Amino acid sequence: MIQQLLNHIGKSCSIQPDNVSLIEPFFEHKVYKKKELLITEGQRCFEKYFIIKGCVQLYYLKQNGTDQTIDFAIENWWTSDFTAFLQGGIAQFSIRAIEDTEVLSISADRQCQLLKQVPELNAYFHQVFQRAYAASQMRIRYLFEFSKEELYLHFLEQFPAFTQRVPQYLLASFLGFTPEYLSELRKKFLS
Amino acid sequence: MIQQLLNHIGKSCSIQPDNVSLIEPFFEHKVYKKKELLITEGQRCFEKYFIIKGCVQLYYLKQNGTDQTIDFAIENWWTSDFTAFLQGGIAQFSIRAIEDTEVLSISADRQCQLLKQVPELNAYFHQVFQRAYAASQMRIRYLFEFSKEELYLHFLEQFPAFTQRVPQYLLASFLGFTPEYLSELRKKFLS
DNA sequence: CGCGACGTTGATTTGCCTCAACGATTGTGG
DNA sequence: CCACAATCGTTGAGGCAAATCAACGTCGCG
Repeated sequence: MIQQLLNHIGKSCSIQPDNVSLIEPFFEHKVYKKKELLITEGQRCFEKYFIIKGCVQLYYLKQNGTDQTIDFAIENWWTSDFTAFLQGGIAQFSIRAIEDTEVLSISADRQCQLLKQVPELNAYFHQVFQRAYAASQMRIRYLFEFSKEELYLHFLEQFPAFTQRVPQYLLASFLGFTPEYLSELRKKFLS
Repeated sequence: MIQQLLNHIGKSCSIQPDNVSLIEPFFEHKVYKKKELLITEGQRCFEKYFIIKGCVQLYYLKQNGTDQTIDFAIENWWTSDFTAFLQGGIAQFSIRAIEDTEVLSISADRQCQLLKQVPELNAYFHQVFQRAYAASQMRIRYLFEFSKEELYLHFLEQFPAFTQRVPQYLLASFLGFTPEYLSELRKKFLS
C-alpha cells in the first residue's frame, strides 16, 4: 500500500532505506465508496491524495446544476484542489470517487514536516508537478485546437481503456459538452 | 540579474550562501527583441526560461494560419514547452517575445547537474510547478465556466494592467476568440 | 413491479466564426 | 519629413457548431 507510493517515488528519486519507515506515518489511508466525496466545493481543503486504487473526478457545479469535470485521476496520480491546498483555503472544486477508491492522503502541514525530514522528496514532487503542468499545457491546447467532435475522437484514441471505465455522461462532462451532443456523435461514429 | 532569480528562489527555500556563486554559471543570460522567437514549434526544445524582464507568449499555429496563445509569461515566471523540455523532444509550441525581453535559460542536462549540486533547489521547483499547476486547473475551469464575453470581463478584472501591456489581437488569441468578436465586445462594454 | 439513473432523438435557438471590406495608426525607406 | 505599406482595429452579412428544451426508450435496482 505505502509500498505502491514508494515504488512511484523510487522512479524519480532514491530515498535512503532508513527513511522508508519514516515516510509511512505521514500518510493516512482512506477508503471511499463509489459516489463518495473526498473534498467538497465550498469547504476547506488541506489535503492532497495519491490514488492507490480506483478513480476519482475533480469537478465543480455549474450554474445550471450539472457537473463540469476538470480532471480524472487514477492509480498513481496525485489529485486535489491545489489552489486551496496551497493556501489552506476554500475549495473551488469537489472530488468524487467514481469507483470504489483507496488513497493515501497528506495534509499541507504534515507534508511540510515530511519534506523537512526527507528533503529528497522535493525532487519527487518537482517531477510530479512538472509533468502535471506539462500535461495541463497540452490539455489547454487541445481544448482550443479541437472541435467537440475532434475532442471526442481524440479522447477515444488516447484513452480507449478509459471509455470502458467511465459512463458516457462523465465523458461528456470532461470534454465539456452535453450528453445529448455526445449521443449525436456516437450515432455518427458507431462502430 | 542572477540576483533576481536568487531572490525568487529565496522565497521558497533557503540556499547556503556558499552555493550562491555555484548556481550562477549554470544559467545563460539571453536577450530577445520584440517578436523574436525563443523556441520554435517543430524544433527541439531543451531549455526552460526564467523571465528577468519583459513578456513572452507561448502559442501554436492553428490550421487557419493564426496563433493560438496558450499562456503569457512575465517577470519572475518560468516558461517553456514542458512536454518537450522533459523528453528532450520536438516542441509543439513556439515562444515569442512580445516586448524586448531578458531571460535566464537552463537546459535539462544542466538543470540535472545543478540539482545534484544544490538539491535544495528541488524545493523551489516543487513550489513553482505546484503553483503553476494550480493556476492551470483554474484556467481550465474558467475556460469551461465562462462564455467568451465573461472570459473577457473576467480577464479585465483580474489583470487590468495586462490590458495596457498587450495589443488587442493577442488578448483575443489568449482568450480563444477572434479579434472581430473582441471588437464587438469592446463596443458593448465601452467605458 | 415501479422508480430513478442513464441514454437517445428531434426541433429550435444562439454564441461565435468566417469572410470581405473599410478606417486608423504605426513605421520605414526614399 | 513625407508617402506608402503594413499592422491593427472596426463593422456588417451570412452561416454553422453546439446548446437548450422537451419528450421518450431502456436498463438496473430496491
